[in-house]
Amino acid sequence: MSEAGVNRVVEQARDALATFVKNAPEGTKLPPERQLAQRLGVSRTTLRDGVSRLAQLGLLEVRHGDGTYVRSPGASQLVPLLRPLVEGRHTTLEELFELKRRVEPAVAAMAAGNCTDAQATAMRAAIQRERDEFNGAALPRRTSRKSPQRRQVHELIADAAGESLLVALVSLANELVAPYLAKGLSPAQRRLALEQRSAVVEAIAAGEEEAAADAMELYLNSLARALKNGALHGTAAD
Amino acid sequence: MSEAGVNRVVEQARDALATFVKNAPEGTKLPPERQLAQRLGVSRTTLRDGVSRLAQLGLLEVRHGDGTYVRSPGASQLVPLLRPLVEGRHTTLEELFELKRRVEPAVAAMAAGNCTDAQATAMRAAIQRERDEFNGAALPRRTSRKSPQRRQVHELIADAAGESLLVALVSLANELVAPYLAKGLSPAQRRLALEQRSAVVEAIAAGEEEAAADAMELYLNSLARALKNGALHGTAAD
DNA sequence: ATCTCCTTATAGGTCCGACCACTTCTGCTA
DNA sequence: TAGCAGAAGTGGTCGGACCTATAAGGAGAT
Repeated sequence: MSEAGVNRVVEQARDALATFVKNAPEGTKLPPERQLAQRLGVSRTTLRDGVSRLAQLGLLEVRHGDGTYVRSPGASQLVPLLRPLVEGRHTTLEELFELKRRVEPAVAAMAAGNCTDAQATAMRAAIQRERDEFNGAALPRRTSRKSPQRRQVHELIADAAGESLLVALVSLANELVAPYLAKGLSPAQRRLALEQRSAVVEAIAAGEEEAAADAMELYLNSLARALKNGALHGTAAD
Repeated sequence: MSEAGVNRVVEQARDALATFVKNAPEGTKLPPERQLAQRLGVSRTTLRDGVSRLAQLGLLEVRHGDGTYVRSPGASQLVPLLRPLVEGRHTTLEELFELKRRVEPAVAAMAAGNCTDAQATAMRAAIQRERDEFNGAALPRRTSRKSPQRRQVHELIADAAGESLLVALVSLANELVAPYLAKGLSPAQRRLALEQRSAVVEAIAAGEEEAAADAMELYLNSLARALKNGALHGTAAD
């Protein structure tokens, strides 16, 4: 009566499952729910509740008609999990941008250290595409929805930086901040931002870690200045 | 057959619930599960699954025997939610410490800006306690487990900094890194770290934001140097 | 012999109704 | 009036039924 809800059967099942998952290699197939429930001494309903929680964390993948498998998701797959946690939680745009400002230079340096030639080419192409769009206004988009989903520059940078908690955090911040960045910037500011991001890409493509971090910091600082004057306030909630 | 599992009934229920939760003020009590299930056209089992997911995100609080309430958790309550997400995900100690290095100076500045006199006193007391323990080795702990749970210095700093995504991230990193910091430091290094943290506390207590950030950065840099030489490698997994 | 299609076993997904456990409120009792 | 038992209502657990999706295996056609 004094302790918290530690006695709940589902907690017990969840913990037992979590232990099993931690000690099992990637791809391991769990026993069927009915059998596993009996082994743990709980009903299938309760077991399914526990499984659902671990599945929501990405530690289990449940495949209807097939089975349940142990997963060890990388940091990048953490973004969709973090997103609902941060959304609608009184998180201001300023906080998200401050996170960007603090962490993204490090991500740029990591990208510079790992960038392959193909990735460098893709990033340069993405920047050039943005520049074209900025100049030519609205050029006809032949991308009839089956093109490989035009990846943004910051996504390419994240790819080059590799699997990392820092990269995941920056990606999350970028996703949440992006809709607010589009509006609220004057054409001149967008022009400047474009060139500064181009400098970032060049430094990354050249493999110069310090230069990449510095260029990113420069870009973020000027962007922060533009946003501060633009009175761009609000929360990241939808 | 092409789309993902969007047709699953529980998804539908979860979305309906999520919509309701977003548009409901804090503290709102949900209708009983049986009634709500009927209203949404799903079984109670399925409804409970959806509720469980939102509860895991902290958006709902389920109280056995009472009811289910809408919650709008602050950023600080995000730590226990993030923890299982980051644990056991190939997250290296270096990444966590890099996160600290990047973000914690900002947190120190925020703390300096908001610190009350009571909080300053508590922080100074905590530092002094650490200093006493460091000098006097193991002094008798009269804290017979009912003392107010000796809060660590970084916890007090987080309190002073207030509710923020950045603070939550740093708190999480601190929790995960802490067990590795205790061991692996020589007495001389611990001595230096203690004094540098003391300087951080003084700056925060004095309300000097820049000085607090600088002092924290200094502390983290020297700590990083000590760890790099100490060959302190490994993952944050348990 | 190999490929295709269909059957079938088996897995997870949903539903139902019952009962258990906890909280709250109510009204009785001392 | 203070305290306590009971009733009502809520979430928690259970077992079993049925639906749906996947994969494996076998019959048939090529």
